[in-house]
Amino acid sequence: MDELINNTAAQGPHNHQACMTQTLQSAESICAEKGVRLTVIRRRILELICSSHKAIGAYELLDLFRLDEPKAKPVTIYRALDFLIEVGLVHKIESLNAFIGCLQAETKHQTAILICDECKNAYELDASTVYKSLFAMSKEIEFTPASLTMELHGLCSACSKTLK
Amino acid sequence: MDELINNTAAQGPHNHQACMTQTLQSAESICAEKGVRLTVIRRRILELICSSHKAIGAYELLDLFRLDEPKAKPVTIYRALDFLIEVGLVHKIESLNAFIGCLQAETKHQTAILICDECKNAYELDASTVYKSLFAMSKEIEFTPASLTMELHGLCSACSKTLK
DNA sequence: TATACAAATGTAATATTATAACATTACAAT
DNA sequence: ATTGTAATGTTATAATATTACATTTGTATA
Repeated sequence: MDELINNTAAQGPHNHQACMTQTLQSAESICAEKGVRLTVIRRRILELICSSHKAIGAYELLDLFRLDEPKAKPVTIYRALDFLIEVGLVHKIESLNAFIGCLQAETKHQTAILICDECKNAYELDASTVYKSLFAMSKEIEFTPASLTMELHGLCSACSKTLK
Repeated sequence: MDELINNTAAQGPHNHQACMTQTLQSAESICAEKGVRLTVIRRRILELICSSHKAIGAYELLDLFRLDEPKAKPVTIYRALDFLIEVGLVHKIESLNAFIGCLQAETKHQTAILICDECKNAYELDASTVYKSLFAMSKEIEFTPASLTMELHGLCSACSKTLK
């Protein structure tokens, strides 16, 4: 079904134009609510990140951004990324040095990122139970947990079928 | 107790000289068993990594290595790291671009890395239950899991007491 | 023990990722 | 209007990592 929007996992076919529109609208309201400014630059960079569900690097993003703003420098991208990450609209994938848009920025979430090593599509999976148990385990050994990075590499449904 | 060796977590005080000796001996036998060569360079770099339980960067490592081998180049470090990681003697901490020695390289393990953001000490926690549950969750949505990166930032016991 | 093959290392250059420092402009509250 | 803060512009450089190719070392076996 081609019209299905599946924000939970961004798996499979969906109306990506609608998906993006919704993500950007949601970003607007989140920023408004938090009293922070989603400037033209920041909005554009979020838009570029969300133009696919593939993890994208800062310099790839710069190349795209430069189609409109040829004089842009790396720091512009990194500043926008810092902002977007801070607000929770974007996640950094540490194991790839790349970035994805967050489709559930409105919900306080504890997620694992699933990364397809074939197509680079990445999406988030709610992992609150896993967070709980890991936080509990760490407290048992007197570690005070603050933040958790969880990145699961593998193959998405589509790619594992293709490669079979 | 100052003589206690705690390989499970490397927490608290322990006889670090003994800890290192044991880790290196264990590395020797693991390499012998696998039929791979723990050369002088590789052994030395492992030794440098294991000289503390703090995460160490490649270029810090290079600086240390150069005390003996002033002409060494970055690629020497990265090659040794690639080898040591491949064999399972070293782990990369993706969220820090830094490396730690593995104290349980003999055991096939599924671990989370706990990183103290204050002192940079990092140690591994067995997280096989968490692996299982996350792998299971991912399979439910037809994702084929391959490898999991889990890095928990926070404060170790000692540092959280100090900062109180 | 010669020799030949693969693995490891040497060497130089460069790619990729990210930040620092300081000047200027835009915004928003008074 | 003015002023203070946040955002952006601009230049430079720091930090992390890899490629490519030459040479050496180790090891199996002819």
